[in-house]
Amino acid sequence: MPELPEVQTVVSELNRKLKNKTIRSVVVNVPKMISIGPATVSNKRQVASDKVRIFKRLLLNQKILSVKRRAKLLIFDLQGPWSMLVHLKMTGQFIFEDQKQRAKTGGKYRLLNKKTALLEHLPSKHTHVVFYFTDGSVLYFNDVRKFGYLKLVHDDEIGQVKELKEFGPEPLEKHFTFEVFSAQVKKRARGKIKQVLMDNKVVAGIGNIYSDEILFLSGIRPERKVINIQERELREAYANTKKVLAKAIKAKGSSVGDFVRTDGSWGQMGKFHFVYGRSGQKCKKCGAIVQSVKLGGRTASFCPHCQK
DNA sequence: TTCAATGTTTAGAC
DNA sequence: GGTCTAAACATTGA
Repeated sequence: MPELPEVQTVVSELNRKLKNKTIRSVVVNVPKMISIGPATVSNKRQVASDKVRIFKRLLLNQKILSVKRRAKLLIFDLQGPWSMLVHLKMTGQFIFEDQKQRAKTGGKYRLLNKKTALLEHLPSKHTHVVFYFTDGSVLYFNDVRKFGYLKLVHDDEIGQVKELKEFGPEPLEKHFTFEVFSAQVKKRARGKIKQVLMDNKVVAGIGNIYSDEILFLSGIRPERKVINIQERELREAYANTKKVLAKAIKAKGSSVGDFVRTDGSWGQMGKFHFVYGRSGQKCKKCGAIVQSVKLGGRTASFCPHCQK
């Protein structure tokens, strides 16, 4: 579920918590989730044990200068000439535990408020990579489905990373004007608007949740084709893209599925969803029953009365 | 037991 | 090439 707001939440928190920390050791439990080099698919010819050994060696004693985001990709800028790119895919989590907490829990992270946060001991069976820092703090990478990845790329080769090259504009940046949005969307004029919005080459960072919400607020049905959408509606979609994403970042993301913040707590945006995940329930604006259709194998939820 | 679930890539059809 | 669909990745929970 992590989309732009969820990834941004994690990035902001990690940037604050990890800045200038030095990696003391790394544990890799699932070698297939790590890779070295710019290739999209991890190099199968890399022997797992070699890969893990090199991965650890490259990270050892490295200071983290900053953590940034591009689309839904996290970028850890290391002091040396390497960067670590991390994709959370659907169920990836980063959980941070400082030295104090760690001392209290005896190295077994446990969140106690089950009303507002996940409740589990860490490392758990879904903890696949663990980073230990020289100040005694720890960062756990969990991923129930193991779709996520951590990839070390040399700064000279970062320009060759395919996903980074292909991402469209960042919707919350200044230069993302209506003209930019419109031109990007119209590149896929025959495509259905929801799928076009979810295409990271068109606009970076929008997934199933926020495309549903953007289209609801804009009064546009998800299966409408771009060519049949009026200028007026497109302007609405542009404004609502910015609005919804900014609001979601303020709420620290939507905790549907497995998303948690770096302290294990839940994002609060889910409370504000108008249509996502509300199929069969009453529209919060008009009371009609929210419906859903399948678009390209994904569920699109919409209000048949508010969206035309 | 079957189905659906956040993301992304890839393959095949037209 | 664009567009659509389905399948793949692995697991959980309804």
